[in-house]
Amino acid sequence: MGRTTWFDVDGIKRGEWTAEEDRMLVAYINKYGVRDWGALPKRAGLHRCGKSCRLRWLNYLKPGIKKGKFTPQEEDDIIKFHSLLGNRWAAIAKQMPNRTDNDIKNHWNSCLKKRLRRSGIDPMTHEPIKATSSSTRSSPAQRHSSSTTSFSLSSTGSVRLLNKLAAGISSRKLALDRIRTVMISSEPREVDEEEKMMISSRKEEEKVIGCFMEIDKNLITTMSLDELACDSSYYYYDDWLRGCFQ
DNA sequence: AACCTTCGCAACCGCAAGGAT
DNA sequence: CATCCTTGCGGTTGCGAAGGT
Repeated sequence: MGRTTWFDVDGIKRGEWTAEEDRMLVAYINKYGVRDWGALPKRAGLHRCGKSCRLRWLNYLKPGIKKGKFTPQEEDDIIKFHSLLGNRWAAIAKQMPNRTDNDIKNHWNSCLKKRLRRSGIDPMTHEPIKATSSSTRSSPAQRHSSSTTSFSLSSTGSVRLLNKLAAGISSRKLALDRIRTVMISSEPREVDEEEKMMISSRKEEEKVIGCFMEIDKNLITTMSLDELACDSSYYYYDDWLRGCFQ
């Protein structure tokens, strides 16, 4: 599979990557890290553009990327996150470790979208398809931004808000996992008073992060963007939110 | 066997955001 | 403040494989 190889007017190679090119890219990144994609191809001895190298690395070569069939659980997750976030593949990918946005997008477009349609669900609204209204429905993000108060949210602001909320959930989930890992690894042996206090404070921290995650999820699922902007109790988004509104 | 259609997925393209100058 | 450059994102395309007629 793959695209035919060709060269553009500048002599830059396009199309399918060879195993040798993969090896060169991985070797370079392992040695020097990922920075300055524009200069990377020349330094790595590749006749590719930086964008192509970046894409190849992020979607295929980066360690930890999971390829192959999606599990039923993963498919459920994609559908669930899509119902919350719409076509924000990068935000969805942040919720699904080891899957790339490209992979998720491909699977959605080639498989899940059709499956939902076959089962009578509109893949954009995630609501049952009605004979007359499917074409006039709006996406989740559009639904969020169409409420009725005096605020008006730019589309850019809408996208940024939802991505921010998704990133919030993701980072808190990571923090929670980290705390749990530390707690689990420190439990079997004897602990002194200081460690007990540390564990206790971690448990508190875990509770707080858990609460924030719940708030994040509720923000996405239950409140309109205008309501979010009005509710100053969500202080940690307050300043940022204000910047989203014109 | 030949042809056609659908599927799966890698890769490309254009655009926008954000940082650097 | 304006412009340029880099990076990231989402939509789309190209193409081999698989399946159907």
